[in-house]
Amino acid sequence: MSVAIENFVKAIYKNGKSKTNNTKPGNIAKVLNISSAAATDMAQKLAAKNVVIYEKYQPLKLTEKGNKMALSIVRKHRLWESLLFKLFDLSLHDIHKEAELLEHQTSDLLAEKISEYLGNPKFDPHGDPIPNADGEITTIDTSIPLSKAQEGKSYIISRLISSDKEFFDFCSANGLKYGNTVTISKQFISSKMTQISINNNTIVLNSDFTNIIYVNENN
Amino acid sequence: MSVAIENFVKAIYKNGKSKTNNTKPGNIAKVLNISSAAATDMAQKLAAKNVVIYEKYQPLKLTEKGNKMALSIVRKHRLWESLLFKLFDLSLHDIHKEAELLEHQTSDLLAEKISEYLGNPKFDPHGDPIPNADGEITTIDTSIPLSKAQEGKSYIISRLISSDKEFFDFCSANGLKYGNTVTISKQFISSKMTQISINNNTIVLNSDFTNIIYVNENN
DNA sequence: ATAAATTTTTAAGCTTACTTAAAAATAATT
DNA sequence: AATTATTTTTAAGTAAGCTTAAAAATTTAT
Repeated sequence: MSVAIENFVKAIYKNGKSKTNNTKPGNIAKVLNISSAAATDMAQKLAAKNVVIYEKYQPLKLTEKGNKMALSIVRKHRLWESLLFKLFDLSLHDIHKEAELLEHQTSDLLAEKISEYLGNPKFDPHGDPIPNADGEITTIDTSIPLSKAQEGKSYIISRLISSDKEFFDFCSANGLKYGNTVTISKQFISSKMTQISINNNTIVLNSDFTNIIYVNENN
Repeated sequence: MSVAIENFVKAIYKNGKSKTNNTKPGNIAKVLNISSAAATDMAQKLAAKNVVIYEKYQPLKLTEKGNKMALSIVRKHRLWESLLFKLFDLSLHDIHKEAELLEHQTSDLLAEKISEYLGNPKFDPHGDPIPNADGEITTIDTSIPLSKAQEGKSYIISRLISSDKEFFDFCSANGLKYGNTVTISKQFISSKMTQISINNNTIVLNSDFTNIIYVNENN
């Protein structure tokens, strides 16, 4: 399976999980930066390979085989992110970009070795769960976005759901990092802003950020 | 530049360095497992890009630009080999195969990070020199093949020039490893065999092996 | 030196992964 | 419900990187 196919399958998987949940060719095309025509074309080819279920004008779905493929790629991506994060001083954004390329050139054997070396981690540095070698995600995600966190309570950052450079630069500059503790000092309901305290600093985040920073209660 | 181009340029570089020194399209085609027609075609395309010097029926040569490209790929390959060798329990053959893929998906930034992490090594686990970030090989190779080593003398293994699985399996089973010490107990001139002593074992190697195992005098 | 063998090049054709433009279907709006 | 807007599909075409087959040049052998 080519890189183009792997990226296509991965995009269907990710779009299917996202809140918009739009897996129509046009939307897949948008995230992959290709034309809708190319996406429709690819969808039809992958249907013939029993990777995608394609019905005209309908959202694309992955077959069992397609799902396994997607999870294998996601696993490799997140293992690479974990390894690069551990070994090198690189921004989360850089790590993501490198992993995006390496994921397609990684044998199952190498993936196993990376996983083993890292102690079979269950989460990558963004807090995203790492599927196991069978393509299963065994952890359950109890985290909530900062926008829904309760005033006065303390939380632990569990996920940074983004691949945007500026966002990661901001996080890195302000201690917003997987595992760190934040306290919600105020929720500005009408303006959808959240004031938090982290590392003895007070910062106010708008909803663009509070919707992609996930936290778990700090018990 | 695509993977196909990178591999083509690398093949010209490597064939140019090898003792046969045959960089005609047919020979490049053979190592890349493509047809001669495809190789000629690629050579002409790369000439237009100022990467290769192409003259009909002549050996292919790299331009300055092509040479830089080749050394950059070789650098990334050898850095990957060094990193994988350090981190994971994988055979030299497996490491080579993985590096063969990863080398094409590695930014200059990541290469720098790998090099730095490893302490800017000058040699990979095969003993091959690692070009620096400017594409220069600063080390000088004083090593000789085992076939030319002197009876009674002791040597340190400096290079294993191969990518053959069986060869590496044999080496690994017999302690023939970069940095290890061997003593030449006998050179069988007419049959071109070499008897060596390593790790208190005596083994006899034919010329297929003694021509690709390189050593330095043990002073 | 010439004939035979080999290698290289050209030519035509294929697949993958795209593109743009137009046609067809779906979704949104009034 | 009909019109308009949007999205999806089809159709035709392109570039990269291959293939095989035949023609042209070079190399080898006699």
